[in-house]
Amino acid sequence: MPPAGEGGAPVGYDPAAVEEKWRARWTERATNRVDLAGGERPFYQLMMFPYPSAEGLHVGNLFAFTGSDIHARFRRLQGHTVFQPLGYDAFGIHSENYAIKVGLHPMRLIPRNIANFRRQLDRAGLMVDWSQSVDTTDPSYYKWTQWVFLQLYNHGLAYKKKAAVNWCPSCKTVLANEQVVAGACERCGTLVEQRLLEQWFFRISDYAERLLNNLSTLDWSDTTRTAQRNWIGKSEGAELRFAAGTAGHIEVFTTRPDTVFGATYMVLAPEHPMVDALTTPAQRADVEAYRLRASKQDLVARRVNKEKTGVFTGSHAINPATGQPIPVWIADYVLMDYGTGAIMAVPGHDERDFEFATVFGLPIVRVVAGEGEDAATPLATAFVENEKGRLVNSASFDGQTVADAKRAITAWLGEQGAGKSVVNYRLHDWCISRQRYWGPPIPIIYCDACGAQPVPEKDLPVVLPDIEDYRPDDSGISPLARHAEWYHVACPKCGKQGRRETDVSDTFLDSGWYFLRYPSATRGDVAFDAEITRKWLPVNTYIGGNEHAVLHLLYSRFITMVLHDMKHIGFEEPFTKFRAHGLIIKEGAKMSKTKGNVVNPDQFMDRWGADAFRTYLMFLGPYEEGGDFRDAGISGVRRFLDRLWLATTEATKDGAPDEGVMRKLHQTIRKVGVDIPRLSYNTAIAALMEYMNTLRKGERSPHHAEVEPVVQMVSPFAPHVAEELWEQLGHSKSVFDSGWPSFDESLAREDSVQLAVQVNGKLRGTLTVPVGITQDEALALAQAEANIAKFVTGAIRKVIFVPGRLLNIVV
RNA sequence: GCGGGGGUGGCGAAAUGGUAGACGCGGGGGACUUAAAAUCCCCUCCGGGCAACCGGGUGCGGGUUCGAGUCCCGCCCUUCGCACCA
Repeated sequence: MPPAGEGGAPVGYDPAAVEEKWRARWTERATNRVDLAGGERPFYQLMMFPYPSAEGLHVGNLFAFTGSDIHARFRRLQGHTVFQPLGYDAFGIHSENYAIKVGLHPMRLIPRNIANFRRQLDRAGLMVDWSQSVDTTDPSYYKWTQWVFLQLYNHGLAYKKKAAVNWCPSCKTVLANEQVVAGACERCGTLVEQRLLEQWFFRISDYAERLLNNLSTLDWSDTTRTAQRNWIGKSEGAELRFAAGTAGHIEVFTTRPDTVFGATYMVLAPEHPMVDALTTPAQRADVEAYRLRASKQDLVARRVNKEKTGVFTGSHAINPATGQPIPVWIADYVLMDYGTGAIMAVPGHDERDFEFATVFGLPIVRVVAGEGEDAATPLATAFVENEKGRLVNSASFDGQTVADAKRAITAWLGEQGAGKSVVNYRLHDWCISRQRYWGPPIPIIYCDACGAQPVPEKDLPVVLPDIEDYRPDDSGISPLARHAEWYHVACPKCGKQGRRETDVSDTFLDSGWYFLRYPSATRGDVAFDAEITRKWLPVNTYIGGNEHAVLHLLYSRFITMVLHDMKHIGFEEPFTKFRAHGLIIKEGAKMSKTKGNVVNPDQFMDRWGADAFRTYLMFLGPYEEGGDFRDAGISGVRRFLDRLWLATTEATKDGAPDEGVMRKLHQTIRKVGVDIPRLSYNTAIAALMEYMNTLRKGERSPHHAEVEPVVQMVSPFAPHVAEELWEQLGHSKSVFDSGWPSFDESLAREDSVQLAVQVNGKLRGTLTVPVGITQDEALALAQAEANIAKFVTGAIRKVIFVPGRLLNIVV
């Protein structure tokens, strides 16, 4: 515990008192309030908003927020008007499941969680403008989420279709493909089944190409951009038509049209719509049995069981290249939701087809030969190397390279109306329907006479009713359908009785536009104000977890692009710069309640103070890498703040600042100023500690001018104590309005340096030399040094001189 | 299987191709103190040596270079994504 003051001596650092004082002062002075209309040099610093869990804020949240906060405060010190809002992403299955579990209605639970979060967030000293917050579950927010839905609906970008969807039998809800991890529910781990339901989709796949192309223009971490690129999964190839008698034509997507002469059979996904027509009476029983099995099988079983299975339909199709009939099979290794749901199988040049052909004894034909091979060289495995391959067994295309043949064969088949070049994307349309309670109702009304009608904008929001039986059941119909007084509503077009859509929308829609809402959060009349949006968006720097690298960020980009195309906003990319913070783990595992390794930040802030805890989290390691949380070492950071306190309270205005200390100071200003924008917080803190060691060396009492800048530099990390010390230094305004200390190159310059001297690349000594020393002078000094000279045996062949760093004598 | 991180002291970690281990924790010793706390000073990669110094050292094996933790090739381990995507 800090010592009590005696006889007018300075009182030691008491974080609890300091932090309480400044929390109150910031509120009273509205220090964090932003003048959105008038602020100069606007800078929008955004952090991903949290889901307010019942467990409260955990160390991982705090790590993420603190990193953003430091950047925001730094930009403010540099003279920007910084807008850093924060809100709550509180709809969704998380809350609902938890509510069901503890038997507390989400409408009662969420406000309680939010209040607790707010308390913890306030304590952490974040520079957040709480007058501009959002809560996705507040009707004043989701009114506009529904408005966003209507924008897409009105422009043909929202549609309904019956689709095989992932159904979690435990959560009793539909999951997006992205929420299915290895065939199991992302949230509860239960194996997912397939169900056919009417679902609302957004046509994000129409935007695949733009979403892909714009990536190169964004200042985002490479890992994030790569993840998005892979997710979009652009693949160039051809769509080929295989005539299948009375059943029609089977369309396939292939990236290897050059191998069409080697297509010896075809495979359709079991769910493919042409299967019925293709199945012959003799095969029907087998085909039906296989399809039934496939439909019962979830994705896991399909993937875990790698052995190829399948059934012959009894029909044949004509290979458009060879004119030969080839059998048509169904097999679950072909997926209905990629390409056309059907493939031409080229066992000679595709590993999966090879395996299947081997199992069922189907013919394997070589149509590409590698170096030293010819048309007759047997295939022990699929030959997939295509760089040096030449076509064989392919009629007039023999001898062509793979690349040439791709073009030539596609063109040739195109002339016959049997093929065309296509680009295929892995990205699917975004299913936004959820047959659950805890979300914004989708604003659609069904009328027997008029069909589906959008809810008129003036009738928004469609308020989620406060009902007691909100639990989902096994019917696949939303709980909202059970409430007649809500469900029945007049058709907005004809006025007759209609029915409301009972699905609610995906939480990714809530978070897909929230950054647009913050600056206009107090506006009841519009989703976002045009002028304010023009001034503040796009977001300058966005910080969040890489677990949202694909979904949230991609959906946000999509919504932004759509709103741009509708002229609601003037930009099409929402986040100019994005950086993913690392993950804080504990004992080698991600913190989770089930693992019982969640660290509650309250206890650390109690013991060490919020400032020390913030600084410690940032000192743990590189911000973008995260790290293992352990409390060893927090004392070092606290000691640093204690020493800063002592240095400041002892600072004197007598005399002049020390030249050497000022040199170190300016070197520190330079380093910290470079490190913070790079989010290299750990090294910035190390530099500040180094400066503190210089400042306090030998218990010297520092000069005011030596201390003031360090208080400013520490302030992004430890805002409360910095404010207190700034005040003690005689300032009446907030340290955050004091500017960033100015850097003077001439004051940072050293007049002598340590020069490493090597002989044949091995370090043999160091010399202290004047900064501007020439190579010859340095060489002479080195040779005069016995410990160095003794290694210089024989004639000097070469000398490498790196001014200010090293001299290497090669003999 | 494919793709991206990452392997450096007892620990967390630093290092534009240029003195490996800054900064911090932990450990050891000392000053101050009646004593303790706080503060300040010194030591702390490994081996050898009283020391000056010498040798070795960044997962493993090669290579490029005057010089490699850093670049190149081939492996091993680890971690996170994606995964029968035609």
